[in-house]
Amino acid sequence: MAGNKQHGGASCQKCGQETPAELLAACRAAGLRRTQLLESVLEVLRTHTEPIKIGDLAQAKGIRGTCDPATLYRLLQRLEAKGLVRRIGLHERAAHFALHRAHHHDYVVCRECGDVATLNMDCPVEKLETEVGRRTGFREIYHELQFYGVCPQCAAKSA
Amino acid sequence: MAGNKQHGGASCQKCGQETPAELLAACRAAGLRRTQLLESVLEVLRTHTEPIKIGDLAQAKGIRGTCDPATLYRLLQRLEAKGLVRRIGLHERAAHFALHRAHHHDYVVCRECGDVATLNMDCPVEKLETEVGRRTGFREIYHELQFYGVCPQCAAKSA
DNA sequence: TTAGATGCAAACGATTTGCGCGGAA
DNA sequence: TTCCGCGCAAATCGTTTGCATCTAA
Repeated sequence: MAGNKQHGGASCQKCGQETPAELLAACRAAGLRRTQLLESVLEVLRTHTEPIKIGDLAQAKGIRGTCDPATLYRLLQRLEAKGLVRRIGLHERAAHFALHRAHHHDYVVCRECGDVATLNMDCPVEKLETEVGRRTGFREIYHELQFYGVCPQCAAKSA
Repeated sequence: MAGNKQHGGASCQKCGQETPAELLAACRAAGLRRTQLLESVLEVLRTHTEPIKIGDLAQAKGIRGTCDPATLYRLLQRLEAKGLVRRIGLHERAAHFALHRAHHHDYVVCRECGDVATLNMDCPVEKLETEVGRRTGFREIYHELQFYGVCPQCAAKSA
């Protein structure tokens, strides 16, 4: 399952720099109420480099007791609708979520163990978004880029 | 829902050019048995430009009666394991599948109606795969690139 | 003949909805 | 006080597995 193994990519320097107050302010501005759950979810997301799924979020340190998945789901839905959080598909059954940061991230996923590493490199796709919009007529375009492969650990096991 | 609306992108000229015989031969070479279901699934995938989900596949013209989802799932699993088919995540609950063609495709997805269009443009990411492999130690890397936005139809409705 | 495929049914797990209560504004 | 957000329970739905039967090789 999605573990915490490191895969070489240095973690992003810019991540985790947003202050809790800033995030909260953005949520308030979006019309969300200041809830204990909201605060702790924001804090978990803020300090997480990798996208996290609801199941893991529910058990994360800082979330009181075992949080109801349905509630979490609705909160994340709200956050996503407001553009504060991004839902990310990683070929796992459960959707992953991450703060929508100013700087964009791409991911590498191991197709054996499902482990996810965040890539910290210049993304060549960003400039394509306008091009795609022009071609297709789509608006408000963003993108998602994942690399899939076999991580060193799994490659070693197979050998 | 996933509709069949057109979104401007010209459909790929190269797609659908594989002959059924070639595909079947590839499957045989991979050790799969020549089944009626296999043949019809290949044919549906071959003539489909967009990735298709199991539910739709089960009802596609050419598939006899209502095919058992479990059977379809296992078949697609086998095909994916052999590298003949790619599973594609498009932020829908159901996974999508497409033939693994020699030429790579990227997709544009409407986040309102879920409609999917296949992009027919040079993908700038392919050359990055080796770079990512070098950085992370991952092997056998491929990538998946999706653009998300609001399609013209949905944009019109909102306005 | 024999291993691989299929169909049916049931188990699973993530997501989603209904509803009444409690807390933020 | 009012309305939004929460927790609990139940409904959905896609995916997965077990098992007996069938069939391509």
